[in-house]
Amino acid sequence: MANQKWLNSAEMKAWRGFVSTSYDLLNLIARDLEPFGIDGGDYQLLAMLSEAPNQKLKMCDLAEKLRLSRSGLTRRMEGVMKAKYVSQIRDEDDGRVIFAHLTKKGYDFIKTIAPHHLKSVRNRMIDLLSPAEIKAFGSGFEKIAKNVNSSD
Amino acid sequence: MANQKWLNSAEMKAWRGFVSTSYDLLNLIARDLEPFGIDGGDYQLLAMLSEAPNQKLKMCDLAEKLRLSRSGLTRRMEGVMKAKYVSQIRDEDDGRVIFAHLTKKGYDFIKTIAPHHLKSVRNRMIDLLSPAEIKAFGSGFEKIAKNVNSSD
DNA sequence: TACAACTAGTTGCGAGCACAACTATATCAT
DNA sequence: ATGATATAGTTGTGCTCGCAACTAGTTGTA
Repeated sequence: MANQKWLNSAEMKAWRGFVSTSYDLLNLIARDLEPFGIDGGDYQLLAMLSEAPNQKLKMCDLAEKLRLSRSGLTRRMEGVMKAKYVSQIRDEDDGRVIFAHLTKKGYDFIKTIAPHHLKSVRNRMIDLLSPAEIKAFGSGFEKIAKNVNSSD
Repeated sequence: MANQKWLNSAEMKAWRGFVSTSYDLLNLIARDLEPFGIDGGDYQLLAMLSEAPNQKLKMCDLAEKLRLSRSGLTRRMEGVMKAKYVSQIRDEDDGRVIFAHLTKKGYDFIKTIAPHHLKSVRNRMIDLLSPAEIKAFGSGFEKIAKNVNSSD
């Protein structure tokens, strides 16, 4: 175990770049949303719902997509429900289940903000990369994700 | 502003892959450290000090490297100081400054753990990527970092 | 020298999160 | 049917963090 192959300089650059930059990048993109009166967590929540069939998801599925615990989502829902962006609907077939549902107001809201978010993602990441880098990010993260998800 | 160019499929794959995978990856690598009795935050702290000249850094510089607020670092120091991995040393020249200093015990500790961490980084990321992907991650994050840092 | 402005670090406090315990409902085995 | 087990969601609690306010020490200006 003490006899590990250390990272060569290209590997080190990739690892260090990823670790030290990804936090800052995600943070900046989240901050770009604040002038529009929403934080990154709420934006992700509305975005997930807007892409879901009928703009609704079971609470537990939504929590998993957002990388939140079930309790974490319960609390985060308080804000977006108070703002009337999301409502809750009991499932008629399974009494345990509650759907989070994007309201018309929530839909209109995220439609308005999405172009700004898109611009932020372009300016801070996508438009800085060459086509080859874009492709490598896509294939690289795909491999990493496969491995991550097989680790349960 | 409503007339933004949407992401094409390669761009979308790169962005989505990055967003949804980077959190999980960093999380898993941090969890790999837990069997050794340390969390990701403390590991990063010890690692930064181990690479610094004389194994010491001013508190404010260390906070910046760790992406912590000054108060956040003050609190995190409590744990590693209690474990005797780090000590604090007042600067003789500037009475405001305190150095965080890696102790012998802290140095030995991180030396022991580093190979396991390295193995984790290899297994979960580096060894999954082709040389071309490694290179693209390195150059890509370098460009992103330059842009991020120019945004103050 | 003396006073203002700045910098380093700590403390009070509140936000956001996970974990454990709990309630309610559903499913499965006999 | 019925009792054990599993699943969905909420509530209580504690941890980590950032922000604002504070203390202490330094630097700049006159």
